[in-house]
Amino acid sequence: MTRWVLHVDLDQFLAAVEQLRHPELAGRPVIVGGNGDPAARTVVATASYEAREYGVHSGMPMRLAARKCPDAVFLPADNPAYEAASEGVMAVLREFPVVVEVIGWDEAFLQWDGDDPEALAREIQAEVRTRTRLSCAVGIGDNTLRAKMATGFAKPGGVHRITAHNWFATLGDRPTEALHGIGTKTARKLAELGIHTVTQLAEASPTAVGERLGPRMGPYYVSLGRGMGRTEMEASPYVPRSRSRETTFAANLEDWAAVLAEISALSARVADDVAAEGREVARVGVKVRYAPFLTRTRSLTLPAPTRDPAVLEAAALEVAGWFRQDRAVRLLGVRAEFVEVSG
DNA sequence: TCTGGGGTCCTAGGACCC
DNA sequence: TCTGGGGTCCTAGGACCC
Repeated sequence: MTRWVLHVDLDQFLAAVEQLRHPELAGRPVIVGGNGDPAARTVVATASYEAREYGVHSGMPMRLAARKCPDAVFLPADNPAYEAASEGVMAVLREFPVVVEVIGWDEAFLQWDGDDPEALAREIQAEVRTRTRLSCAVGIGDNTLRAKMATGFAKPGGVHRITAHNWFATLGDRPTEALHGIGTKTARKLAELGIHTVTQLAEASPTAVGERLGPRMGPYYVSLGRGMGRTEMEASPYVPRSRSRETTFAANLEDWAAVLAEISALSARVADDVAAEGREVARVGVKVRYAPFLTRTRSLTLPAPTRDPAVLEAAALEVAGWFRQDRAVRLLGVRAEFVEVSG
C-alpha cells in the first residue's frame, strides 16, 4: 500500500453547469462572468471550451472576450447554483474511501492509501459523471503539489500521474512560473538571482533565496522546485478568517457622499454574512481603488469584538474617513476579520 | 487588454513593554 | 543618562490562488 494524493478538478465548471441547465447552450461558446453584460467592467470567470478556441480565458477583461468571440452567450455568475453543483460533486467524492479536502468550488484533494490510483481515478470520474453529468480531470501524485501539477496534463477529462520519479523529467526544464504558488512577480525576482527553471530552483540555496524573497517564502519556493507538498489532507470543514464585499462601479464615483453611502451598504452586506456565520469581528478594513487603478487599504482593530451591524458600519465609516477624498473612486470594499478560533 | 470578487498567507516597520 | 535586546501587537502592502 502506498499513500497517494488525487487532485480532482472539474472541467470548465461554471460553463458546464450553465450548459447542463440550459441544454440549448451545449456545444456553443459560453462565457460566464460579472453580471452577464459583455461591456461591463469585469473579467471572465469561466469560458467554455468552445469559447476558449477563440482565445478567451479566465481572468480576461470581458470587453476583450466580447471582441474575440462576439457570438458567445454571455451569462451572469450565479454563485448559489455553482455552490449547489459543487456540493453535489463533493458528496460523491466523500462516498469513496478517501479523505476529501475541498479547496474550491471545482477542486478537491483526496488522500488515499492503495495500489492502483489510476483505477480509482477512473472510477471517480465515472461516478461523478453519472451522478452529476459533470466531467473532471484527475491528477495523481505522491503529494499535493505533484497531484496538482499532474492535473495540468490531465485536462480535460483525463488522468495523469507525477511523482518523485518523473518530477524533474516532466517539469525540470519548465519556467519557475509553471509551479503552483509562483506568479509573475516571484518568477521575475528569481530570474534576477539567475534562477529560471524548476531544476535551477530546486538546486538553489534556500538561504540565498530567502535573503531576496523573505525568510519563510524563500525556502518555501525552493521546496516547490523540488516538488514537495503535503501528504495529509484536512477533512474538517473550512473556517473562514474573514468575510468581505466589494464592488467596482460601472462609472467612477466622483462624490464622497456617494462613497460613504456605498460603504454603509457594503458594511450592511458584510454584517449579514457575519451574522450568518454566528461569529464576532475583531477588525474592520476598507479598500479604495481610485481611478485609474491605485488601490489603498486601511483597517482598524475594534475596541472589543462584535457582530453588531451598527458598530461595524460606524467602524467602516471611520476608516473610510482616513482616505483622501479628492480623487475619483473605481472600487470600494469592506472586510471583516473574525476573532481567531483556536484549534 | 484597461484590468472582478472573494479569499489566504507573508513581510516589514513602528509602537509599546519588560 | 543613555542604551540593549526580545517579544507581541498593529497596520499597510504584496503576492498568489480560484
